[in-house]
Amino acid sequence: MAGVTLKTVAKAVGVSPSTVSNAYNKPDQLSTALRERILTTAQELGYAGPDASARALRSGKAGAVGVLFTDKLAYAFSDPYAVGFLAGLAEVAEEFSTSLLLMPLSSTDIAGGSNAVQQAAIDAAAIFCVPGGHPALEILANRGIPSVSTDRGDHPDLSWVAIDEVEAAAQLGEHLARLGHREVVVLVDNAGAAGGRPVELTLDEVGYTDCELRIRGLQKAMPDARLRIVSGGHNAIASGLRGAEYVLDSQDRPTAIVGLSDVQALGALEAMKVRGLTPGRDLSLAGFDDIPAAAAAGLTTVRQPIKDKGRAVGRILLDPATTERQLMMPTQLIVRSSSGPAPRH
Amino acid sequence: MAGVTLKTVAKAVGVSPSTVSNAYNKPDQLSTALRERILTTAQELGYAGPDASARALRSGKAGAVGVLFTDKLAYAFSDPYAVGFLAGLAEVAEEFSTSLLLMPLSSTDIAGGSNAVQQAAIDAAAIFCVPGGHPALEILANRGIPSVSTDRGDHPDLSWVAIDEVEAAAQLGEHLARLGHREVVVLVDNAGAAGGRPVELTLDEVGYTDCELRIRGLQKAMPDARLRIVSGGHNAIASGLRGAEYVLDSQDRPTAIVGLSDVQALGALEAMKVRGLTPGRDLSLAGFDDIPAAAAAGLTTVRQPIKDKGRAVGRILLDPATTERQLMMPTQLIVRSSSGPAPRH
DNA sequence: TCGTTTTTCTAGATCGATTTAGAAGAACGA
DNA sequence: TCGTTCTTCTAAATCGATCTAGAAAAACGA
Repeated sequence: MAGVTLKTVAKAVGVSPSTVSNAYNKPDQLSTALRERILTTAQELGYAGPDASARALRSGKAGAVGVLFTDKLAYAFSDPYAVGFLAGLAEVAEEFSTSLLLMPLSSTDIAGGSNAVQQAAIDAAAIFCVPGGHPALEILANRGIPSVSTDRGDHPDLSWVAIDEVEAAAQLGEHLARLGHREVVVLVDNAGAAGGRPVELTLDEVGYTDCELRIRGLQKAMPDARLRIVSGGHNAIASGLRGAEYVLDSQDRPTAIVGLSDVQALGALEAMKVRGLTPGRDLSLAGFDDIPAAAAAGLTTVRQPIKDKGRAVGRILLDPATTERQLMMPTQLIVRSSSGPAPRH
Repeated sequence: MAGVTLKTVAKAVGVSPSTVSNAYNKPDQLSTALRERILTTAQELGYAGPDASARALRSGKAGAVGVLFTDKLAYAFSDPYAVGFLAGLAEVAEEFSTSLLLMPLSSTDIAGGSNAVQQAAIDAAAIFCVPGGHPALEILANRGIPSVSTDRGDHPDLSWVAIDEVEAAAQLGEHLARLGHREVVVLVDNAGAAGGRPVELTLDEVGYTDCELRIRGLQKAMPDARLRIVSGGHNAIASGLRGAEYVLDSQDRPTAIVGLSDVQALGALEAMKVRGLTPGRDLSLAGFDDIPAAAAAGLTTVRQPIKDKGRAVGRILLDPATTERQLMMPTQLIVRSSSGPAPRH
């Protein structure tokens, strides 16, 4: 049963291995009759078709694109924003009959050879919100794997599909400033705070480039405001909840909370509800991304075309017709009921 | 730059290729000094570590688990239920430093060798709601790849993690029957109706095993009711919306609509809202899965532990300590405001 | 009919590692 | 001091295909 290879089939049919290979990969290189005969015999022998690894080795094509996520792989699915990206990417991958390889970014043994990014059989990689300088990025670069990032890179030969984080955040900041907010808390994700108690960070301690840029954008637009940075853990509703609890239960309540992602903001929304606070009246709340749930919750947010982002990344990775390798996507401030004038004392 | 292999490094250091290989994979098989020297030289030469495909070929381990989805790959991400499954699976995969390979199920060239399922370099596969008899399943079986399905299989040697679909649906059916509903429309996903107009189906035409079983469960619990089966396309909110529109705008309105997934039901909810119908009063609505949005929408539904399902599948695939290869997960009827007594005429 | 093109098929090298069995030298016990 | 066991390293086979160049046979044109 096992151990049936191209050779076995070739011997059984009485042709060369090359011919059997051609029967599978280049049907027009041999007569229909012979091809038929080969395929039939293969089936009879229980041959399952050319071995994937062997083919990948020899042909140099793995037929898969890798996807690299910020946090733990499982967390990626807790943010509809990340899921939307995947959906867009998957759409293009499907078009090119390419699989998506989601790689865990577990930090163990990055130096040695036994980590997923090192072992992954992929032709290219999409890098989703991975902080620059992460060891996994270096591995990819070393392996010579073409990559596209969702963060704007410094080098001119890097490929990316991004938004103008600073400008997008500034739009939101202007909106809040105009409403009179001077005391603002920003909720960020931070692996360090995961599981533990919420932490207050300085701008330098904010690891992720995009988060940092957004905070800069807010600062730029609201120079008179006091911005505090708080994290309740990784990017998830529960973290936003924890972070907001910490802030709301302290003596030093802000007049506005900005989640750097909608899931963070939705977590904060829950914390407000529990405390009987009405968003937009007692305290303003805003998010980032405009995931579907944001509309339902009446959350003011900055919309970014996430599915298009995924599609664009996919095209750069897979479609040879795509020449533009650095793409700035548009964003849009969506004002809903969760933001309102700062209450006067 | 390119073309640096184990051999190159070996030659440069002046050792055999085996030793270089050991430096990466079996550190205790050589002296620390030599290992150090090899790794340094490798870096200098720009060697990126053992080639993934070659390693996979020789060692017979790909370091990845395949995931097979019902519909188009991109659709998988439109249902939080599927995403929850992925999250659970990813959790376990991460634990075992294994990647997840999402394979598109594009129907093209199933017979030939050039489809993703055939080409995928995977050690095992998770099969999520793929209808039995699908060609891709046969390919996996042929390739001898151990698989676990989310649908209960017939053969005793198949592995699966499932729920008692019939019983789960029967619970919901009883609930509706008790409320006096006799005219029920079931919304199912159906690839055939995708993009086009909603279609009305017979039970035989319902492709997916789990959908069919659920309908049987409903029938069993409400033998006096008239059950109509309608599909607005694949499994997504938009399809539920279309299907419900078709039903609500016809002469023959039911007293209850059951979506065989929550996303279908949420689509129907939108259709009702637009028409000024209050769920639970004017018309009852129920779903399946209990995704997070269901609670927010007040949707009566059947909860299944989807993340646990993903975890369990992952364990069977990856954890050698797991012996139970057929798992029935519990379900629970969650009654919310969307279901109420059938209106009398 | 004969040379030319096209179709059909093959031999052998190669992709880049891992594995097995065993050699050479060092350390060890008596 | 001599045989034995460990440690450290290597030679050669192997994983299972695909590719390149070219041979043999068939079809074609004049």
